[in-house]
Amino acid sequence: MLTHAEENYLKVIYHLSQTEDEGISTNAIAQKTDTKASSVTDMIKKLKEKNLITHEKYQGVFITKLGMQTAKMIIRKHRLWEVFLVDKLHFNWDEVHDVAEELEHIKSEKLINALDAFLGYPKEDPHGDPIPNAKGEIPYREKELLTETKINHKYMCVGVKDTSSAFLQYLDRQKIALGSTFTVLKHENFDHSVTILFQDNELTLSKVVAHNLFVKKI
Amino acid sequence: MLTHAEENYLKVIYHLSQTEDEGISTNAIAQKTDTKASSVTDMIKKLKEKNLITHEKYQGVFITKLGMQTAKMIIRKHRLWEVFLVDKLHFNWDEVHDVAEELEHIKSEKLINALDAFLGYPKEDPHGDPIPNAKGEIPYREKELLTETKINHKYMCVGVKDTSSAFLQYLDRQKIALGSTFTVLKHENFDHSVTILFQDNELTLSKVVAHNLFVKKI
DNA sequence: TTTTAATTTTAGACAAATCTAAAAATAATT
DNA sequence: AATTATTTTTAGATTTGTCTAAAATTAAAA
Repeated sequence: MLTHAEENYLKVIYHLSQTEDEGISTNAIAQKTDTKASSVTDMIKKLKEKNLITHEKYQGVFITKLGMQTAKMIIRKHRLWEVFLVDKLHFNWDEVHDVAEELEHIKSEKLINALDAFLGYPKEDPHGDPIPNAKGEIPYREKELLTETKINHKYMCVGVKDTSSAFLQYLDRQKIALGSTFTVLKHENFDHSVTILFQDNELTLSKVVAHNLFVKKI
Repeated sequence: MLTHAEENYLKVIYHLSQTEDEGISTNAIAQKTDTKASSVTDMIKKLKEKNLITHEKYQGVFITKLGMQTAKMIIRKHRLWEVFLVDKLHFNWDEVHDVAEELEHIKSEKLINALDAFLGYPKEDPHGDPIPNAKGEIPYREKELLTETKINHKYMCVGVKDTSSAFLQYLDRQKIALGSTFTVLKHENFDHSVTILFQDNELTLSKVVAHNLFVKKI
């Protein structure tokens, strides 16, 4: 049985492992968990003891099969609770993260599987992130960043990379939501902004925005 | 902001205060929280510091107005989550307690009020216990123990005093649920068992059972 | 009412999760 | 390659919540 702290560290290590082939550094973990490197070193010992990660002194951390499976179950809970908050309790997509961060630690397999069924086995959370199923399988979805699209093609918005309130509220103001469709008109070389035709209006999105928006060709 | 442990102690003190006019003893709290008296003494200092209880050395604990209000908000959360688990996720009434014990500590007023609305502002949890509203007001309901009923009168089952799985499953086996109606036929002087006419059958309930069943004359 | 019993508190210890400051190891730079 | 800088670990401390054992207080009984 893992503590809340152990679960939080494991989740961070899992996410860092997604885009990192070498060992995850103590500092990288400290930065994501908002703690000091020395605290991370302590926690590494505990997670290693429980066979969730491997680690050699000064060498960085690797997540194990067991660690990945465990992390995916935590992420499953987090994302299902997010769907509950948005679909059933009518939270906005920028309000769900902190509460889900607490709810993800509730320990009951029966609860989470009943919740999954109640929500109709959703494939994605409100930010377009995939929800692992009860076995830990993650539905794969074709997607690319708006910065990497081709002009004059139609795309659908399918996810966000940045899930901060600030970014999500910005999208709300632009009336962009998951499922929105548009045509890419131009990639500006100078500042890497992207101009799209969306709801009969031309809309220019900065590089920062375009680089945090996942889309899919339709 | 209270810790989980502080909330658990406060809830126990609140419940003990309901049937106790004098100060709550350290031992009584220790027994309910499944800890040792010395641990309770430590926690008393913390709750006193936060003005949730009053306490003089060796004299027992009294809950304050603030303590009662705070406790009722925790109980509100516990009971609303129980309703969610039974009504929406189809848990049985004997399966909800432990999960609700975890869920009651989630800190979000918006969440709990949205949940309340989603559930249709229920007045009672699955065991017939009243749910405090957002202001902390508790709907009063007429009720008495089956042991204190009059013969030849009709009653409805409206709550249980004991919420243990064992007792609830016993009631399930007898087909007794909240809302069940019956006529009291006899109070046995010898063993204080109660015989009722329920669904055209005579059913004798032991003193232990009768003393844990809340009913209301209809 | 004095002695015995029970309760409550204090004192000191421990595990979990964190920190700061210093030491050790690795990486980067002349 | 030697020096400097960065990263990581260790050592020791702190807070929270718990414990055991002993001391202090109150309650009960002879």
